Amino acid sequence: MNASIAINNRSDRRTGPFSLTLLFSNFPQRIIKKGETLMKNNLSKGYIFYLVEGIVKNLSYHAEKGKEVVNGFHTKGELLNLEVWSKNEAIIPTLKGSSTKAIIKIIPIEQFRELVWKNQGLQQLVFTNLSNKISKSQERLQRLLLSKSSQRVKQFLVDYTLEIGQRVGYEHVIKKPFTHEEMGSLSDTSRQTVTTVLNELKAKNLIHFTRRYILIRDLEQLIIEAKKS
DNA sequence: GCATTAACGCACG
DNA sequence: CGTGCGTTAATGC
Repeated sequence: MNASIAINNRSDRRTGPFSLTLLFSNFPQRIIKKGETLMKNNLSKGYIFYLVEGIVKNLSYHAEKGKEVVNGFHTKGELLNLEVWSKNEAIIPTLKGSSTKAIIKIIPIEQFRELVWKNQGLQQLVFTNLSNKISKSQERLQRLLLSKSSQRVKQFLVDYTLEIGQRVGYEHVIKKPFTHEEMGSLSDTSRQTVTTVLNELKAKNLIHFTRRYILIRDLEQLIIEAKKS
């Protein structure tokens, strides 16, 4: 989101101008398209990634079902693979491109550590990233324990809109959205439930959608709806 | 009731 | 023309 902007503002006062683009400019970057994997698991152990642009899916393999499930997604300004900071044999989720092209800086973990020691702005970014990830997973866990599935879908849709939706007048639009199946695993429910909940919301005229986009007509009302029991 | 899975038909992209 | 979606029936808690 605008984490990087917040960082810039804060570090401007104390340590002078801080630009991530500049800081990471000498590291190689990769462009990944929709569905493309960033790096093989055993390789990605050695790196931290910085998402310059686009959206990346975070997937892990569900052995019983024999398929990939979506754990979450990342947006512009996020640091990915931070797990490798503390674990050198972590089970690292696969990172795949989603919707549009994603631009990713590739930073070897040892060089990343050095940069963090020296650079206050980067420290801010790391802490912001970490605390965001922690609250996200806590919220998701709470939701799973306390809400019924239809609420979870609605709440997911709210978060999804706030994170990647674009404002269009009083409405919001999500272009090239996740499939119902993906939204299902993101809100811990089945694909069919997502379909029916979305169609309910469509009938209430709170949203409209096709396979290409989701239009949120009334975000305020959707937020209220997500809290109903 | 609330939710999940299987299954099938259908049509969007 | 494939896979993503809409629906319904069967099953479990």
